[in-house]
Amino acid sequence: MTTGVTRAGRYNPRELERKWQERWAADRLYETAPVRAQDKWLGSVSVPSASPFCSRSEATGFTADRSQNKWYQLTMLPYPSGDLHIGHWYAMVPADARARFFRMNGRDVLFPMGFDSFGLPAENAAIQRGIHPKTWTYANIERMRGQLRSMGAMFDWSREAISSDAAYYRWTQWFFLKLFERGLAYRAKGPANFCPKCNTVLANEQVVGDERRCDRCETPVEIRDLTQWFFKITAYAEELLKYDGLEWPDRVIAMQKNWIGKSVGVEFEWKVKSGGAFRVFTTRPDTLFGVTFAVLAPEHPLVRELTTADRRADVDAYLAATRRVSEIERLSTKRERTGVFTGASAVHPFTGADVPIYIADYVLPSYGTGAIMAVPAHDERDFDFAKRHGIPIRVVIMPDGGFGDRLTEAYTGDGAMVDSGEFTGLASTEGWTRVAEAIERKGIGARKVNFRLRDWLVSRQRYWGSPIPIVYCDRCGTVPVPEKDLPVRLPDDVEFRPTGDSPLGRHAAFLNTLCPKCAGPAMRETDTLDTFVCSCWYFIRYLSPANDAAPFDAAEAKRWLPVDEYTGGIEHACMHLLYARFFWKAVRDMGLVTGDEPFKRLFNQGMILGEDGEKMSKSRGNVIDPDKLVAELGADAVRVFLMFIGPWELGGPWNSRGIEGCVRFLQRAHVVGIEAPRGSDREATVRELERLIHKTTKTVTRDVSAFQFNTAIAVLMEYVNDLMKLRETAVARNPLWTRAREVLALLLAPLAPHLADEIWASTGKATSVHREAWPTYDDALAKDDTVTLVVQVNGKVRDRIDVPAAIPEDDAKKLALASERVLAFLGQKPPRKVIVVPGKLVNIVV
RNA sequence: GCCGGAGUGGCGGAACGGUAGACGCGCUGGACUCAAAAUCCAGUGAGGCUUUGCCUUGUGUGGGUUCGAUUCCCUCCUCCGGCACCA
Repeated sequence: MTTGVTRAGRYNPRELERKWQERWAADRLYETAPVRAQDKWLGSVSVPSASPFCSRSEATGFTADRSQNKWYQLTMLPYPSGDLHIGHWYAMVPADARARFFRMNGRDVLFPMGFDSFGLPAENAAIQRGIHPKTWTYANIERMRGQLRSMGAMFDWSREAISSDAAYYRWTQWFFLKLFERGLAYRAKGPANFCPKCNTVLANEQVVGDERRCDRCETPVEIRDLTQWFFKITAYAEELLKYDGLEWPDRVIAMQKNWIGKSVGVEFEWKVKSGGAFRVFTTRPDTLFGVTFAVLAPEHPLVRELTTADRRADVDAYLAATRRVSEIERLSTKRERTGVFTGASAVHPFTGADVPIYIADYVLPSYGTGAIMAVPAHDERDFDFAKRHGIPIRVVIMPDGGFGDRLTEAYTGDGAMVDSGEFTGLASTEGWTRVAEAIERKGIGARKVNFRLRDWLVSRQRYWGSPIPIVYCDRCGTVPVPEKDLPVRLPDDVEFRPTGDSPLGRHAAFLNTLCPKCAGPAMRETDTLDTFVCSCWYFIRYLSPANDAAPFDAAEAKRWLPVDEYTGGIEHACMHLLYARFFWKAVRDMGLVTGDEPFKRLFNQGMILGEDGEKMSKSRGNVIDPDKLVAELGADAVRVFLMFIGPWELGGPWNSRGIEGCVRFLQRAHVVGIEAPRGSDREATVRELERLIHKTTKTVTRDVSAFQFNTAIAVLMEYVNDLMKLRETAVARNPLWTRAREVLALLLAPLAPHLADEIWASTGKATSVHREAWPTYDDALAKDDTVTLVVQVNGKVRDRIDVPAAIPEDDAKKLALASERVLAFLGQKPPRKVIVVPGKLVNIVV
C-alpha cells in the first residue's frame, strides 16, 4: 500500500493550481472572441482524438458550427465589498462548472464577470475610514479580481464591466434619457419611503417585512411627501405576469406574481344623496346587492364636504386619531376596525336604497379609489365592522348547503345569488360578469384591473451613484441633457456625508449649469440613480464593454442575447429580476433588442451558512474565509466541497470537517490519475473497468445536466475508490487504464479544473482538458452483467439471488419460487400472484 | 388567512412506484508506528434473538391507492420563504 505521507506530498494543490492558472491566462483559454474575430478563434479549438469511447461524431455538436450554438451563462455580479466571501464562491463555482460543462458539450460559451460598484456601502465605509468612495471601491475591485482568479473559474475577463466607470454609467444615463423620451421616466410628488439611517428614499421593493424596514440597514422606514423620479414599471405590469417559455423556478414566479398583485374588478360611481359622488373599486360586483354601507379612507378628499354638522366633532376626532396611528399599526390585520359615521348617505345604484357612508382607517387611500362598497355578509373586514357598529348584514350569496342557523362569519366563497333583483338565481361566478355589464350599461363605471405594483422610485439622495441627466431651467422647465453631453460626470470633490439632502446639491460647480435649450442659467438634478438601474443592463454591457459609440454592439447582442442560464440568489426575485425584465421590455420597445425576456432559464442557489447553522456575520464570528482555505487546501478542494455539501438550491451550513473528505478524494484522484499503477495479478476483468467508465460517465453527465453536483461528485468518489482497487490488479496494465484516467480528467474538468488538467497532461496530452469534448458513453456497456434479484413475499424482502442481468422473466420466477428462504415464508400457502420486474425483483403474493 | 418549499441515521445528504440510508463527515475496532499524525482495512439506523446468521421495526402524523409507497392522493403537525385590512 502506498503510504499517505508520500501521497499527500505528491498532491500539492498550491503549486499545481498556480501553474495551471498561469498557463490558462497565458493561453487566453477562456476569452470568448469578439464576433468579428470568431472564425479565427474557432480554428484554434482542438477536437478530441478519435477513441472508441469518445468519437468525434458523438461529441454533442463539437465539430458542428459553434457559432450557431451559443450559450450565455450568467451569474449575478458582485458588489465590490472588499473581500470575496465564501457565499460568492458558493454562487459562482457551480455556475462556472455549468459554463465549463456546456463548453465541453460543444457550446460556444460566454461566462463574463464584472462589478456592481455603485452603492451605499462605499459611502458608509468611506465615511468610517475617511477614504473616498471611489478609492475604496476601485481598491476593492482590484483585490476581488485577484480573489476571483484564485477560484480557477473560466471568467472571460476581456468582457469585464464596472458599473461605476464613466464609460458604463454614461450609457445608464443614455437609457434614462430614452425612458424619459418615451414617458417611462417621470418626476412626481407623493408619499415616499424614506430610510432615516441611509438618508435616502427607497423603492417599495426595498422596504421589507411587516415592520416596513429598510432592506439594507433594517431601520424602519418613514413616509415622507417628496418629489422623486420614477420608472413606469406599472405600464408593463400585465406583461410582467407572463412567463411563457421561461424555465424559471415556480417560487420566483409566484413571488413576482404576488408582488405585482393583479386584481380584476369593477370601478364605478356612487352618488351622494346630498350631492357629489365617489368611486369605489370592487372585485366582487356579484355581491353588490349585499351592500349595507360604504367606507371612505379618512384621507379621502370628499370627507370634509360630506360630513354633516352633527357628525363633525366625531369625524374630526377620528381624523386626528388616525394621524397618530403609525403606518405599521394601520396595516396590521389584527387591529380592531374602527371608524365613524359621516352623517351622509349614498344611493344604491340598483335598488335606490340609502347606504350610510362611514370613514374608517381599514380603507387605505393608496389602493383602488380609497373608497369601498361594504358587503358585511361576504367580506370579513366589512363583517367585523358591521358587527361593531350595528349595521345590518344582508346575505346575497348562498353556498350549496346553505348556512347553519346564523351567519357567524363572512362567507367569501361562490354560490347562488339571492335577494339580488334581476340577478337572483344566477351562480355568483356568472353574476359577476352580468353585474359588471349592467354597471357598464348604466354608464356609471367599468371593469378595471388594479395592481399592487407601484412605479419604481429610482432617485436617491446619495453621492455614490450615477447622476441623473436632467437639468432644471426656470424658463424651459425639466430639460434632458443632450446625448452628446453624456456622461454627466460624478464629481470627485464632494462632501458626501449623507444628510437627507443630495450631496451633489452642495457642489456648486456640478449644481450650476446652463440650460441645454436656452443656454440660460439652470440647475442640475442632484439625486443619483438607484444601483438597481445600473444592474438592469450589465449583462448587455458585458458583450462590448469598451464600446463608446453605443451601449452595446448590435452584432454581439444578436449573437449572445438573451441570457441562456442565469444563476443567483432568491433575494432578487422581486427587485433586480423584476426591474431587469421591465428594463428589457422597455429597451425591446425602443427596438434595440429582440425577444420578450432577458433570462431564459433561472436557477436560485441557496445560502451558505456558518458552522453553527446561522447566517455568516462578523459579529457572530462564524465567517469562513475562502482565501485561507485556498491557501491551505486548494481551490479545487473548496470548489468540490461547496458542490458536494448538498443540493445547490438548498444551501446549508459549512462544515470544516467535511472539506477534509474532499481533500482526501482529490488526493486519491491524483493517485489513480497520475501515479503509476501497481498492477499485481490479482483478479479483475477488463469488462469491469469498461463498465465502470461508462456507468460513471453516464451518471455524472446526467447529474451535472440537472444541477445535481453533489451526486455527481459522489459518483466520482465511487469511481476513484473503485479505480484505487483496480489499480492493484492486472487490469491496470491494460490500455483501457489510460482511458479510465482520461475520463477521470474529463469528468473532473468542470468541478476541479486544476487537478483535471494535471491528470490530463499526465496522460501525455499537450493541450488543455478544457478544450476537450465531454466524454460519451454507451448505455449497453454501462449496464451490469449480473444483478441482484430481490425476492419479496408480500412486499417484504426475503432473499437476494445473483442472476444474469438479462434473465428471462420465467427463469427469475422459477428461481424465486425455488428459494429455500422463500419457501420457509410461504409455508403451506400457495402463491396467489407473482409479480416480476425484469432484472430487479420478484414479489410473491400469498 | 393566501401562495410557494421542506420534514429520511449522531450530522450533511442518496434513492425512474421496486434491496431505504449511496457518497461524505463522525464514531468503533484493526493494520502500520517506539508513539502520534497521516494513510489503509473492516464495521456503523434502532430494537431483539436460539448471534458464522436471522427476526422485528424504521423516511413528521393519521388515512387511502397499489402486489409493493421516502416517492402518488387526502387530513393534520412543524419549520423556512413570499404576500396580506389590496376591497
